[in-house]
Amino acid sequence: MTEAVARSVRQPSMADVARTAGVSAQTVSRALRDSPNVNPETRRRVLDAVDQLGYRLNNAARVLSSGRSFTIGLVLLQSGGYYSRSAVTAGVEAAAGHAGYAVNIATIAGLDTGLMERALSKLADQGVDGIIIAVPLISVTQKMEDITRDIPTVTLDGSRTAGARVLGIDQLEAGRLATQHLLDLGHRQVWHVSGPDEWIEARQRLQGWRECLAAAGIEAPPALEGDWSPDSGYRQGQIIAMIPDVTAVFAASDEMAFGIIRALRERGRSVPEDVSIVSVDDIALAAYCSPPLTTVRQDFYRSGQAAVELLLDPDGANASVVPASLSVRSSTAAPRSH
Amino acid sequence: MTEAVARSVRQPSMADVARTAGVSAQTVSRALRDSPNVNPETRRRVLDAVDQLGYRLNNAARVLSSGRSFTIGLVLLQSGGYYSRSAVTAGVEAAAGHAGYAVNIATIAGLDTGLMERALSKLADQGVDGIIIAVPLISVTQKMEDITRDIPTVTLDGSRTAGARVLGIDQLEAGRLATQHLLDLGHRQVWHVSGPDEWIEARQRLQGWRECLAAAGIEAPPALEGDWSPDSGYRQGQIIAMIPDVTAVFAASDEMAFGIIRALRERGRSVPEDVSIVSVDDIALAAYCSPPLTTVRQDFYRSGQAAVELLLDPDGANASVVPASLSVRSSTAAPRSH
DNA sequence: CGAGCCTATGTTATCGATGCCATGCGTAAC
DNA sequence: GTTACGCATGGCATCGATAACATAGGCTCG
Repeated sequence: MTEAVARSVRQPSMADVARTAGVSAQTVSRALRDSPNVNPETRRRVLDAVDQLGYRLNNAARVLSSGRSFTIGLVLLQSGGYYSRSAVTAGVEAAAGHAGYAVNIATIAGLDTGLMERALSKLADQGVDGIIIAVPLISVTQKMEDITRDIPTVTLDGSRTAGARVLGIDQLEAGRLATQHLLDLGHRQVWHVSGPDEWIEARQRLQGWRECLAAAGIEAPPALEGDWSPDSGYRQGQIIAMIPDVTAVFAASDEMAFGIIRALRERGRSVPEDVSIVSVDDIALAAYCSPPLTTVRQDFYRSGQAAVELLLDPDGANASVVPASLSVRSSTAAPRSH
Repeated sequence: MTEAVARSVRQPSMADVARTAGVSAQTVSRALRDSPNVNPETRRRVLDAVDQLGYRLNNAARVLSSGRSFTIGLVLLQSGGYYSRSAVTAGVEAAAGHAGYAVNIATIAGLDTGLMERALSKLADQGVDGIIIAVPLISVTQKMEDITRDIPTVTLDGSRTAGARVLGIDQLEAGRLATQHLLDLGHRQVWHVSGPDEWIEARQRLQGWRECLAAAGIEAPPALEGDWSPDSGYRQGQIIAMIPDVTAVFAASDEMAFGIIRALRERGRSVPEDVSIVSVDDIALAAYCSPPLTTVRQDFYRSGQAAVELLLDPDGANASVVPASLSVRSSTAAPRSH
C-alpha cells in the first residue's frame, strides 16, 4: 500500500486562519494588528484559530504589501572597541525590539568608503526602514548621500550626510573632563594618546584636551596616536616611558590605557605614583584591573537606545547628545612633589 | 503656475528595468541571478538599465516568491561576556555576508525559556533560513523544538534540541588544559571559580577541572560560582583570600580572573607569587592588564564563522569542535617553596 | 421617522519577484 | 530531411498580507 509521502507542509496562511475562524482574511489582518474596529468576540475567535493552526505571520508578504519592513539596519566596524560595539548593539536591539523592530547588522572590515557604500547598499537592499551608523564616515560619497536621503538615518558619533541625524556622546566634554581632572590634581602638563585621526570621537577628545590645556595657559605637547587597541597603547607607552618629565597621560580609550600602563611599569614607572593616567569609556574591566582606572564613563547601551529613539521619532530633534561623566578610581593621583 | 508636488518617487521595479532594456521581466530576473542561459549581450543591456535607473532588488518580493530569505538569525544573551559576544557576532556576520546572507539579531535579557521562545519566534516570524543559538538552552521546550525542527539550527556551545547541530569549543579540554598547567607548575591543589551552572560551557570547564584533578589523585575542593562578570570574580576572590592554603586558582573567564586578582591583592596576596591564576577566553586585554593573564585561548570569531559554515553546509557533520589552546603569560608560576 | 454616521465586516486589486510552462530558433543525430 | 534537443527568452500564475473601497446594520439627532 502506498503511503503518502511526508512532504514539507505548507505553513498556514491568513486565509487558512480566516476559514477556520469563519471570517474574511481582512478581518484576521485587522484582529492581529489590533485595529480598533473589531468585535472582541470576533478577535477571540481569530486568535483561537491562530493558536489552533500554529499560524505565523509571513513577514515578507507584510513588507511587500505594506511597504514597511519593521527592520532597522545597524552599521558597525568589525575591529576594535569590543566592549562599546557590543554594548551599542545591545542597546539598539533592546530599543528596537521594544518598538517592534528587528535589527539587521552590517559589519565593515575597515574605514573605507567602498566598504561603507557596500554595507549601506546591503541594508537598503534588505529594505530596512531606518539605518543607524555606528562608525565614523570619513568622507561622504554621492552613493552614501543617495541612500541616506531615501532612508532615515542616525549617525552615532560620526560625521553626517545631508539627510542624517546625529547622536553623540559629548566627546569634547569628555576630553575636557579628563584633562581638567589631571590639572586639578596639580599636574602641570598632560600628554595625550589619541585614537586614529579618522575617528570623529578621537578628534573631538583631542580637541577637548587641547582646549582645556589652552584655557589653563599650558602649551599642549605633541599628541601620540594609537588605534584604540591595547597593543597600540603599549607601543605609545614605550615612547612615553622614555620621556623623563611626564607625570600625567590622558588616553583616548581604556584599552589603550591598559597598554600604556603596562609599558610604563615594565620601564619602572609606577601608576599612579609616577604617572597618572585617565582615559575614556569605563568598560566593565576598568574597575578591576590594576590599578582601577580613572575614566570618563560613556553609556554605550544608552547611546544605542537613544539612537533608535531618535530614528523612530518622526519629529525628533536633528541632533542629540548623551552626557559623559568622570569615574575617579586609582590610576590618578597628585604628582609627586619634588 | 502650479509646480508638481515633490512626492516620494516609486522605486523602479524589475518591470521598469525590463522596459528600459527591451526585454521581459523574467529575463531581467535571470540576468541578475546569473542564471546560465542568458546571452552575454542581453545581460549587459540589463545591467546597464539597472545602473541607469538605480534599480534595487526588492528583497521582500524575492523572499515572498522564492520562499527563501537569505537571512540567518543569531540569538545572543544581552549580559556578560562583551568580548565573546562581539567577536562571535563579527565572525557570524563575516561568514554569512560572504555566503550572501544577512544576519538578524535577537538578544535575550536572561536565561529564561520564555525569553528564548520569544526570540526564536521573532526570528521565525522574520522568515530566517537558519538560526544560530549562541546562548545555552537551559531546558528545551516544545515550542523551541517546533521552531528548530522547521528551521535549520546550529547551537554554539549549548545544549541541543532534536533538530539542531552543535558546534562547540572543547570546553572539557579547556578545563583540563588550565588545570593541568597549574599542576605541572607544581601546585598540589587547584581551586575553581566557575561560571553560572546554567551554562554548558561553565559545566564542562568545571568537569574538565574535576577530571584533571581526579586523574592526578587529588580531591577537588568545592567550586565557587560566579556569573562571568569581573564583579562576581571580585566577590569570590574575597572568599578565596580568606582561605590560607590556596596557591592556584582556575577561573572560568578572564573577566572573573581580573576580579579575583583584585580581591587577592587588596588582601595582600600577590599574583603570581602567592597565588597563580589561569583562566579561559584570552580577551584582548588579557595580555595587557597586570599581570598579563595565563589563559586558555578561545577563538570566538572563528567559532562564529564555523557556526555559519556548519549551518549552510547541506551535508555537513552534525557536530564540530573548535580547538582551544593555552597562552602562558605571567599570572601563573611555580608555588613558593616553604 | 428619515438623513447621516459610526461600527463591523467583506471584496478586490496590488505590492515585485520568481516558478513553471510555452515558444521559436539553430544544430546535431539518425 | 525529419526528429530531437539545447539555448534564449516570454507569458502567466503565484506567494501572503494589506490598502482602498464597498456594504450592511444599528444608532443618533433634528
